[in-house]
Amino acid sequence: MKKSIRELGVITELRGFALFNGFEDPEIEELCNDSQVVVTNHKKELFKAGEKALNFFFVLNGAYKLTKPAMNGEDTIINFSSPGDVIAALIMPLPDPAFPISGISMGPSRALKIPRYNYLNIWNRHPDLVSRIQGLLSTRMASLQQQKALTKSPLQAKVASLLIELADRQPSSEQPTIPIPLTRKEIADSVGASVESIIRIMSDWAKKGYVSTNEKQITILQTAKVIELMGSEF
Amino acid sequence: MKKSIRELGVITELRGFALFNGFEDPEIEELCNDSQVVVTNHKKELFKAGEKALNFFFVLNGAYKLTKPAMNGEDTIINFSSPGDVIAALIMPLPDPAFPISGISMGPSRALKIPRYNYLNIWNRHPDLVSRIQGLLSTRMASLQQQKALTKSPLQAKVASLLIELADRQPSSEQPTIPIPLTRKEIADSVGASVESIIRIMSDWAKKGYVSTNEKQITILQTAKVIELMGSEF
DNA sequence: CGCTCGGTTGATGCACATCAAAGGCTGTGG
DNA sequence: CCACAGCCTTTGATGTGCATCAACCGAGCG
Repeated sequence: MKKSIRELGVITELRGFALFNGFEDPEIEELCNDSQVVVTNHKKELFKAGEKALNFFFVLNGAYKLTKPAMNGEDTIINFSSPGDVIAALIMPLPDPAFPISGISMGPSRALKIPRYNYLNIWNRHPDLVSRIQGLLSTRMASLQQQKALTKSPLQAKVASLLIELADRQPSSEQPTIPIPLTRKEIADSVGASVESIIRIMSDWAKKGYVSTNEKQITILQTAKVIELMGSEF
Repeated sequence: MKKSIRELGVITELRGFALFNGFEDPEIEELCNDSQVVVTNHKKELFKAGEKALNFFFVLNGAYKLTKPAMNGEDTIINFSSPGDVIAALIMPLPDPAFPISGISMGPSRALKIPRYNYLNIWNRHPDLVSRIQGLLSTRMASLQQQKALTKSPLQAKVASLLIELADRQPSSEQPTIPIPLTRKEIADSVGASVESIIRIMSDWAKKGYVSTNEKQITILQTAKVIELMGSEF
């Protein structure tokens, strides 16, 4: 567990992400000083809302859901983080920051846990890096705003919007596929609905051939139809 | 209209905002090169969703609502900007950016319109400035996340949360007051509800003495009660 | 083998939206 | 100066999308 980042070949791995494009190995190594790779199993908590934020994270592999606890014990899912995402960077500059949300693994995942002072002393000094992180933030912000704009839309529109957004990140081949194992309950927690309602919608769409939901993977079969359900937004 | 910023005494005005704390007049003048003060009347559009974003804005005075057009012609209010806020800074670094939302004046207001290249060439070079802007962003992000976490809560909770948030920014004396002229319709558009529902809630609260709504000003009389209505969140 | 977890389906109820109608207030033009 | 239009507010009557409750099934798993 306490092997150095370099030994593990993580540097090479990092070089493959857009965030570190153009950086040399020694630079990357400096950025990740004192960092460690954390491996988490399904449903394991990476960090917890309310804790002091002494680190931030870079997702290497798998996926994490970021949740906020609500009144009745139910959690709301704020966001899904995929490989290449930076988590909690925005709050690093605050004095004595605390995580506003929890991060929970979806399936086996790996993340790089980086000390806060690295951000303050090293990351912050690289204008390129700061600028790229702002780009990620911009995307996240746009997504939240888009969701807020859909509050008055019927539930179908919200689900459609979510599926399109998640699938978009991985514009692989023809059939857009969602690269994370997503249960109905997680969709429900994300759009603010009940499991049963989501099931009714998804079953309906599957019957109509809009989507297909093999074991742990959701595939969008008729993108045009799904986009139409969003209410010609986007 | 084409008077220089300096002549108008804007520099002095800017020095009063936390964002420019510690900056000298010549520096501020450089930051605001080629900028102009825009004065807008009630309901006038400062910028429009979809337009190319050749500038960003700094709110001097009054208030702006940031809205996103929705399907039926109805607009959703994403955010309220008060004096000291920076608008659209986040999208400046993007290649060929466009405004994702519209900015509309609430009552007579003034904003400083600053060219995009100022941000790219000058603002971006001041680590302090970038860091403070990230602080503003962090607040906005937290607000959006908070709202998302409330989707499953009853309407009352959403309205309460909105009032508390808006009042918090101006922690003047004892009675928290909302410093912007806010109609029921605007509250409705912000929390994603109908005007009628908002009216019923506000009338009820006024009757119970939780809030008072003199002409164009909303005052929270019993903060504790209102916070309680949020469902012990926050 | 019993357990938990994800999925599914139908019946019932409620919190809101929607519709309808009306009064006050402001500005605007004849 | 009055009439008219537009905006904001209010109240009541009616409708509905979705939550909630309850029950059941299949699959993985210790």
